[in-house]
Order: sequence, then structure tokens, then C-alpha cells
Amino acid sequence: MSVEAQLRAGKTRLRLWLKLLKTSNAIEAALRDRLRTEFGTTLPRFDVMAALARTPEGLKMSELSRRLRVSNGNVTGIVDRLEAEGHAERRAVAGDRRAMEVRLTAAGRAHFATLAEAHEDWVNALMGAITEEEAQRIMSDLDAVARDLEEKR
Amino acid sequence: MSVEAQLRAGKTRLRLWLKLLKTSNAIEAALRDRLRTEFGTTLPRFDVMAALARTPEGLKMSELSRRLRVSNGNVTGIVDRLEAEGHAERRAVAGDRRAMEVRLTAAGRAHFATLAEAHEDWVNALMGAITEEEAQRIMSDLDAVARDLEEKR
DNA sequence: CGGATTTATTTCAAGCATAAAATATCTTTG
DNA sequence: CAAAGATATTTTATGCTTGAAATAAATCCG
Repeated sequence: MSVEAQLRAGKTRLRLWLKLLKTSNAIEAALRDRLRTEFGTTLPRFDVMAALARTPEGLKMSELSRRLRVSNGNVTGIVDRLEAEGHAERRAVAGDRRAMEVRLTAAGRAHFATLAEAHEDWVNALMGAITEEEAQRIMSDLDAVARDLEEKR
Repeated sequence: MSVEAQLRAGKTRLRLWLKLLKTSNAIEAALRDRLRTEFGTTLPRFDVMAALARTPEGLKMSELSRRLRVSNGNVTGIVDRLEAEGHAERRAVAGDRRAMEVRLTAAGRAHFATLAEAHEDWVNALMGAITEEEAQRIMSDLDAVARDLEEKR
């Protein structure tokens, strides 16, 4: 590829990044806003509940932090609040007195079912401009980026 | 479109959203990390400096908040910190004693030039898996989403 | 066994982000 | 002109996020 084409591709990638960021921020803001106004909750709490909903037997704090790719201290705070709401509970782990297992309460499971359904509808509406085919193509491009990023890390 | 195809498209859009979010979070995290370790600064400060660099005559606080789509109070804090670093300055606006104009200092302009060049290189490397053509196509898809979102708001 | 290291979690300080309230000033309008 | 409303900014309270330090418990290994 020529030097000029390289330079052009670089500028295009920068523009793509800015647009990607803007779009994902806009969608995220819409989701946060609806979670707050319609259900009085937040995206981080939703994300933790989603992870817990997938593993009914519970997850250790460190597992939760690893899966969500956020710091340990962050998870501590979010689980504190979910626990205060009665949506999650910590339990001692048999055989390791350092560890804590977190799981959804019955109330938490019921609440999450409602949230998840609304969330799926919102996303579907927000991304209504994308067809099934476009979505597939973008996903495969993003997979390439993710694999590349993974290697670099 | 059949009911089944509709359902399938909905699930695909949800998967796309999760992937979009994950990718953009990963790239953003890499940029934050480099800004912090290599330059001791942050993405919000970079964003404010980028907006100010585009308008050398300065911007009012409210203009800045509108362009970056963040709250007024948020801009207050970021500009406070940029000012403390000596990278930006507030000036009274002639004819409106409520308003403040913010602009980069000479040191701020010099610092931002360095940051912006590194930033462009990082983005280019992080998105290296995307070709010029793919980038163009994804951007036009994202434009469709953005237009759609704009209407809904 | 017992000291050194690793692992699991929490705490802490700082910054970012929001919505809502507070201030101050400008503009409109009766 | 004066009250009412609009606009510009800051302050406040709350929550999310991180990296680094602090605790506590488990594991390793000489």
C-alpha cells in the first residue's frame, strides 16, 4: 500500500473510532436513563445481576470482577448496594475463609427478569436502523478487532 | 418479514450491542491507560482540550458542555483541574457577567499537540484490524443508527 | 513446622459523571 | 420600571471507577 493510502487509512480509523465511541455512548446513555427513570437502577447493577443470573449457583467476588472486567473494589461497592436492596446476597465459601460467593436472591431473580426483557426491547429499538445482515458483518469486523486487541495485551 | 426473522434480528441486534460495548470499552480502557501512564492525564481532560484546540478564541462553559454532551457541573470540575495544571484559563466574557470563556494556554496548546499525535497513533494501532473499506462501511451503518437515535430524542 | 509468597477481598483517595438545587445575572413583558 | 422567567455557572449529594494500600487467609517450600 502507498504511503498516502496508509495515511488516509489512519485518518479513517480515527474517524471510525470517534463515531464508534459517540454511538456507543449515546446508546449507553439512553439505556442508563431508562434504567434510572423506569426502574430506579443503574447499568453497573444491571451488569452484575446479568452475570449472576447466568450462574444460579453464585460467583466469587473475584470471578465477578474478572468476568465484568472491572476492579475488585468496584465490585465490592456494587454488590454492597445490591445486597442493601435485597437483590443479592453474600455467602461464605466452604473451604476458603477468604472468599465470598454472591448470588441473586429470589427477589433479585424476579427483578432481573423484568429488567432483562425491557433492556432487550430498548436495545432492539435503539439499533433498529441496523439490519440482520449489517449486524452480522459489523460483528465479524469487531471480532477481528477484539482478537487483535487480545494479542496485544 | 416473518415473525421468526424479526425475533432473530432482535437477538442479533442485542448481541451486536454487547459486542460493540465490549470493543469500545476495551479500546477506551487502552487509551485511558496510556494517557495515564505516559502523560499523567485522563480522557475527559483530553476531550476538553480537543474541543478547545479546535476553537482558539475560546468557548463558554455551556458551549463546552453542549459539545461534549456532558453536564455543566462535570465541565466545571474538569476545567478546574486543567486550570490548576496551567493548561487552560477562564476569562470573563465582555457583556455578560454570568458567563465564562475557557481557552487553552500556550502550555496547554503545546501539551495537547503532543497528546493528539500519540492518541492518533494509538487508535490507529488498536484498530489496525479494520481496513479502510470496512471502516467506511461501518461508519455509514453507524450514521444510520445516529440519525435514527437523533429522531427518537 | 514456619517464614515467604500468593490469593481474595475490602478500604482509601482521587477523579469522573449525573441530577437537582442554589446563585447570579440577563431578558421579557405587563 | 418591576416582577417573572430564562440563562450561565457552580455547588451538592450520590454513585461508579480506578490503582494502590491494607487485611486476612491459603499455599508453597526449605
